[in-house]
Amino acid sequence: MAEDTRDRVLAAVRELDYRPNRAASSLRRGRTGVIALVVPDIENPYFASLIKGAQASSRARGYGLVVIDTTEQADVEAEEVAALRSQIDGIILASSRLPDARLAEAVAGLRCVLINRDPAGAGVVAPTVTIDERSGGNDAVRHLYGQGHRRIAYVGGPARSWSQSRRLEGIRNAAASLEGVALLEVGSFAPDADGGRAAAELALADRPTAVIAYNDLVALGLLAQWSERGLRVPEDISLVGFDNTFVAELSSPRLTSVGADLRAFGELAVELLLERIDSRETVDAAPHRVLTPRLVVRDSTAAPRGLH
Amino acid sequence: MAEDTRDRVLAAVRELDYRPNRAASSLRRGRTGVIALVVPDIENPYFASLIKGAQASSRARGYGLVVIDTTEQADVEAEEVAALRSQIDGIILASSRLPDARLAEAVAGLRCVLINRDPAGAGVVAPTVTIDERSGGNDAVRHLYGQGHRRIAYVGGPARSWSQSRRLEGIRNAAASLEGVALLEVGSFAPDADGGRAAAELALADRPTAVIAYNDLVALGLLAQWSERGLRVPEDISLVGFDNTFVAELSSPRLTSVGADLRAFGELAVELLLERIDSRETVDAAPHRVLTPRLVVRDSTAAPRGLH
DNA sequence: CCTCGCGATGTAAACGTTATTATCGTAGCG
DNA sequence: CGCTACGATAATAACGTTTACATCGCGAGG
Repeated sequence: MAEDTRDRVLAAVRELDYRPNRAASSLRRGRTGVIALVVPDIENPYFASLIKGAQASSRARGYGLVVIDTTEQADVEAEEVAALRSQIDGIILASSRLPDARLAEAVAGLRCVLINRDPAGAGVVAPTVTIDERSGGNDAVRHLYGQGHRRIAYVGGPARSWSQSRRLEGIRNAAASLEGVALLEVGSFAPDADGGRAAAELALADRPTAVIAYNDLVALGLLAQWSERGLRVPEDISLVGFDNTFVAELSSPRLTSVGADLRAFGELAVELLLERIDSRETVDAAPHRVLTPRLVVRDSTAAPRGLH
Repeated sequence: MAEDTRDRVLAAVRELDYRPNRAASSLRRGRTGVIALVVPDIENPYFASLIKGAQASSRARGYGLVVIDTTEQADVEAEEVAALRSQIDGIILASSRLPDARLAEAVAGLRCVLINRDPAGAGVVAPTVTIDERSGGNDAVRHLYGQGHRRIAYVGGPARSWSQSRRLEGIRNAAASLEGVALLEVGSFAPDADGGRAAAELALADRPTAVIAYNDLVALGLLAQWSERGLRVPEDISLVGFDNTFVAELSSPRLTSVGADLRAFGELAVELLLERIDSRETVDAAPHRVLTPRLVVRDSTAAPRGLH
């Protein structure tokens, strides 16, 4: 096409304020230019950051992003994915609550990327983005160990949770490989501030000098409850959270937390998905990308009492 | 249509797993079944809750919701609204960052609902949902007054912010109408935790016994900074936040905060918009709905020292 | 027996874009 | 001068749904 013809067309476009009709275009091309991101809870700071990254990335690449909040319900998730099927070019499932079989069924024939989920069991061939939670657990323990802590408690999250089991693994491994560390595992608690409050007593039962919480919200719950009974952090006890969400910056003291860059996490998922979409042929090699979390030391960890 | 014919059709639908193609439907009907919600920042707990409500409501009414994060940039906002124009049936602008003129231009000919914005100046005819911020400010002051506080500081947010000016108005009115209250207004600070930290010193300058913060995040920043210098809340000083977001539950002590039910806020906006959409004719009466905020007393406020 | 009415069934056009194929004009080249 | 090649211009069909209108079959009522 010649230069001046293009210019003439573009001039007309501006002249008439012409905007292509997406519906017609989608109909004809069989592509909608929209991808979906499904999360269990938009309000959760973890997913909020994830969404933020995904949004930025898809926007930059000219795709629309529609975010679905399943309110933690597997049924809603399945339903929404089914409903979206024809309206999107691909879908990202973050921390899917669907059991393997239903997950496989839900995404069958759909271009899809899984976040925080190992599809191996599910018989799904899909790219994956995960965080090396074991490494994170390991880092947390080693950090505390380095400060002199030997009695470390872990306040666990939901028993079935993928992250929970991985984090626990990493923590156990680190504790086992370090000299003289006693690991005190404390039950299973809801992954929110109330869970943390509920765990506050039990976490102290075996007199740890440091506590690792399943996530930042649990850590904040512990902090709040301890503060009421006069326990000071980090003077009396050290505390480490997981996920490194923005709430870690809000507490007093600021929370030491280990987590990956969640925005980058979301961006990566989008990139992987668009890559899949743009390569027309169905690729059978499904890349598994793993992000390494980083321990961010803030003010909630210090040497234990005896070592001051 | 006869009963059994309907059944036969529905049977076939299930048989063939028929799903109508939304693109074709949109093209023919000129309706997409999708509405947009534009917010300045998805990560902000305030908007997160708003989105959650809007999502639930639109889902319940069979509409898709696409959420746009403008990352606080007016240009992005204008751009996105323009791009969405043909793809949606209506749009909700929450806390638009666009100046009146550009706002009017952006939504011209678009079914639109404004959240936290008075369109009077903008020359836009659109339904509005706002919160009675003056009443909120009033409540905060009266609550503190009732506890015995007479020296009350207000840590203000962005000077140009609509909420800021309304909250301040309410606070001033209440302070003026109550016997012996000294209102100490402290500058303009960023509406986040860092803003609060920055304000921590200045807020104490005139020896108030209670502080009202522009919002919960600012309050948490104050709390964190004060805690570092050994100031205790509420023993040494009382603290009230605004918006009543979920972070008010996370702090220690839990934050007394005044705000409306944000989910209901989002739901209401969606309902208003869908009402507009479903009534085909352009209605010229644009309803202005005002939500009344509620003061939620938690643990950050108590009688001042002298009165114990 | 004819007609009326209602529901089932059929036909066709239209929504706006895109992909394909055809046609035309012109400039370049032998 | 004729042929090729290429870009501009035109014409068409197709995507899947919805809306409107026409037709058909059948039972009820005159």
